[in-house]
Amino acid sequence: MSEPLTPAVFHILLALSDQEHHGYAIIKEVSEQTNGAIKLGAGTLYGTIKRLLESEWIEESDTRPDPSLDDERRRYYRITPKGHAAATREAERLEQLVRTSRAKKLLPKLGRAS
Amino acid sequence: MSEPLTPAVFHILLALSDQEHHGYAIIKEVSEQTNGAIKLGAGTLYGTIKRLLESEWIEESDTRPDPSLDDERRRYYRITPKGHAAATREAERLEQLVRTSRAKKLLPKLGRAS
DNA sequence: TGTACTATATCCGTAACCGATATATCTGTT
DNA sequence: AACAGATATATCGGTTACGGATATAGTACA
Repeated sequence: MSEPLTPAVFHILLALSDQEHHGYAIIKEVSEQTNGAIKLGAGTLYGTIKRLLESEWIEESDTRPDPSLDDERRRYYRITPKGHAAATREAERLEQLVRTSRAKKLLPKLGRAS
Repeated sequence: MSEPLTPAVFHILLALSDQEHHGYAIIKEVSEQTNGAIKLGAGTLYGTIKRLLESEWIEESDTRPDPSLDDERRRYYRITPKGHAAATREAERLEQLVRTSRAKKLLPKLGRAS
């Protein structure tokens, strides 16, 4: 797992950064978060999850939600401090890129807090 | 050439967005622009340039700089309107990602114009 | 003359992507 | 109860992208 992160890796970490999710929910969350622009394929998702587990950026979670809402097939994942740190570094890198894009006038100067 | 863009593609377009450059200069510009974090390999650079030419996002430029500063081996490239549009779309996508990162507290709220 | 750097180009092993496929469970409908 | 369709995980395989290694040669300077 090297940096810069691939879009798939970053989107998964971003989805997990504030709550636990199972795999399939990540696909939907990423799709919503990007207005349908990014659609993770199943191969990308489960392959990436496997690599993220190996590098200990995420871990499987034992806690199950309300059993009445549960589905036993689901496997829930949680981001680790290591993964959170990597996501933060990547977010900072993107922020720097956006700043450069503004300097080069690919993006307009920002007004009040966007 | 599909979207989202690979980091290599975006960095090259970004480097060319406000001035013409020859290949080797792009490697150095990207390295400086990212404080040495991104070092494009030669294979990545020239392979990506070839694809960018094919999709007409960049084109080779005939104009040569001051001959006293020139090096005849150099091949200069210029971004096309099509390439500029693609870079803008990508910059907007990154901006949206940064916004999401802020909402999820991976990045701090921004103060006055950063 | 030598040598370190600049510059382009290709090769090739590795990694990542992602659609297709397989399998199975869950949910809602008739 | 039966069925359909959505949900969920997992693997396979073709394709693309990455990037270090290598090759070749011009440039700058002592």
